[in-house]
Amino acid sequence: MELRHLRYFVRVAEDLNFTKAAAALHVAQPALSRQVQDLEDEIGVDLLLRGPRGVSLTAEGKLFVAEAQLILAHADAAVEKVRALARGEYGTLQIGYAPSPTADMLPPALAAFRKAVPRVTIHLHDLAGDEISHGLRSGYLELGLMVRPLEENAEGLTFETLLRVPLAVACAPDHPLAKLRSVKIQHLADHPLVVFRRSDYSDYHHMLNAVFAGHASPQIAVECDSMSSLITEVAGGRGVALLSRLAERVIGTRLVVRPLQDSTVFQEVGLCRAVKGDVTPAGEKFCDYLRQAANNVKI
Amino acid sequence: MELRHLRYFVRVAEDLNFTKAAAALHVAQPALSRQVQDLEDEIGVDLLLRGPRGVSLTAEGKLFVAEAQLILAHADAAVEKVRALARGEYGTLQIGYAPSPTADMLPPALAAFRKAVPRVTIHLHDLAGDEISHGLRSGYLELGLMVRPLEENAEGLTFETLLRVPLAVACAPDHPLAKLRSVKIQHLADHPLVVFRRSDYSDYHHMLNAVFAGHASPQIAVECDSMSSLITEVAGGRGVALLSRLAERVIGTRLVVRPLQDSTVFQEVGLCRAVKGDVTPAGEKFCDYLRQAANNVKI
DNA sequence: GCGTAGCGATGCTTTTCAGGCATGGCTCTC
DNA sequence: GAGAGCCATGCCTGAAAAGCATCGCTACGC
Repeated sequence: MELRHLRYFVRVAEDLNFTKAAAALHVAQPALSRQVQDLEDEIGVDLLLRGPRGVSLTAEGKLFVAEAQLILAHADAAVEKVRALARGEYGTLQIGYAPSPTADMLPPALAAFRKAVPRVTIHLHDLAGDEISHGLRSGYLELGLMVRPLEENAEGLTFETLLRVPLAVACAPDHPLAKLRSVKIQHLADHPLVVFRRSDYSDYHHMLNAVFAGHASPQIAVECDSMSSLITEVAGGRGVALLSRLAERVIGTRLVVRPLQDSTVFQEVGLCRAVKGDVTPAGEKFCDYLRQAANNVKI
Repeated sequence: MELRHLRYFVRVAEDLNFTKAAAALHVAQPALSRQVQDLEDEIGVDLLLRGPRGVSLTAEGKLFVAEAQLILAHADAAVEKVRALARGEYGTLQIGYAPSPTADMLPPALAAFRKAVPRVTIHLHDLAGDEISHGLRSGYLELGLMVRPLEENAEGLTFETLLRVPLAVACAPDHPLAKLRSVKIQHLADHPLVVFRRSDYSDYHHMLNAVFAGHASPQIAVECDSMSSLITEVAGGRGVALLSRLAERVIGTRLVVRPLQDSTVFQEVGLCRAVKGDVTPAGEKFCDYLRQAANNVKI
């Protein structure tokens, strides 16, 4: 049995007339007759009752038309799905992202992308930088939207910078630094720091080292495993935090954020992907939307 | 695209090796190669990545294998369903029945049938005799299990007797007739009768006329539209009822049932079907089970 | 009541294409 | 560098799908 048999039979069942069906199918009537006969022979069941004024369906025929139509529709849909997948208009994207540095570009990119290609489902995974690197390498994630990973963690990965964000300092509203318009690195050295945990955020510590190069080492008060813990600690007066200036958007009103005045260190936020491990067309398309959104972010 | 393409591609995708797949499919490897290429050309998407040590699936290929497997399974299932329908092992039976006269044979027949062919769904419709006749003629019902319809109502129908049931009289326990072991027609003429409604149960009235032929006309106290109303009226002392002796089984303890002594009239219970209007194999099979069950009914 | 139109089946021929065989090219392994 | 494993290509063959002409049947119309 081939799909041809189903196509032919369905058309005959719809027209209840071999001659008309043959014309519609662009085949000669005898060819159609024989194909339908072959189908009935193969199934071993009469599907049609031939009369001199056309044909009618047997009970088995009625059942089989319905099934055949479903099968044909399913086959068409399957082909369409695969083509849509190849065009980047269908499928599922597994994306790891760092919420804070991407808070300004991700929502508009997502909104525009979902509107343009609604049949692509995006699964966002809120992960620490090192977890994203690992997910990309293992193939579980297709794209990472994150702070540039360290050289030693970037084995097998490529990174494309979307934003270079200057740094800032966050402190509690009643903290002495809150009175300044901007903060110098020198000031920071005088206060305990609340930082991210080294084991999950090695790039953050790398940035920290770069900032304090040539100055006194920072005093680390506590290591946090998430932005919310960090905010809580800083708001509680445990110390101040060194963050990207974009973090201001996700902090809310509990902390005060002041630009870091004299650092040439930037936080690079961008797209990370595995060197091996295909990025699907849908993934590439999403990258376009992210680049677009990054261009519109005002720092 | 034909099912052959799907069968071939699925096998290659499972083996990830053209040579092995070709052997399993009993075709030469070049033939298989070309069919899969044709499939990819038609869809316009690469499904396989050819390497020198075998092949691997692209993302599109992975999606398409899954779809193709579903389509192939669906096609197999469709053929199997149609064959099962032709064997009487699949489908739906619309059956009209008169509950009281069939109460002894229908449940065992149903039980045995459902056990033997679980994929056939039986829809039972509790209807008056004339409604069953109409349903059979209109094609809505496939079989009727009922009292033999009158000649004038049996146009286009055939009837096969399964049971010939003698008649009986039902009355309230405190009714004078309840004291007798059996009732004569003569006695009945002295008491008002509770009967079924003429417009829906014309065969019942025909039977009534036959019983009273040569005797005084019956006094009809009230016409009921269902067995339960009839029981209620008789139990309430409105009159006595002429019923088949099998009705005793469905009456319960609210009425007393006495055989009708001197009547040669029987109630014929059996199978009714439309002269035109196919009875499906499943329907025929169910008829066999009913005949079997009727043989086991003790009157 | 017979001719005719409509419809599907059948016999035969043509054409298409799936399948087979031989072989070539590539790459990884030993 | 030889060989094995794997897939692609070229060419040929055969099966079967398609086309053409025709037949047989039935219902309908004049």
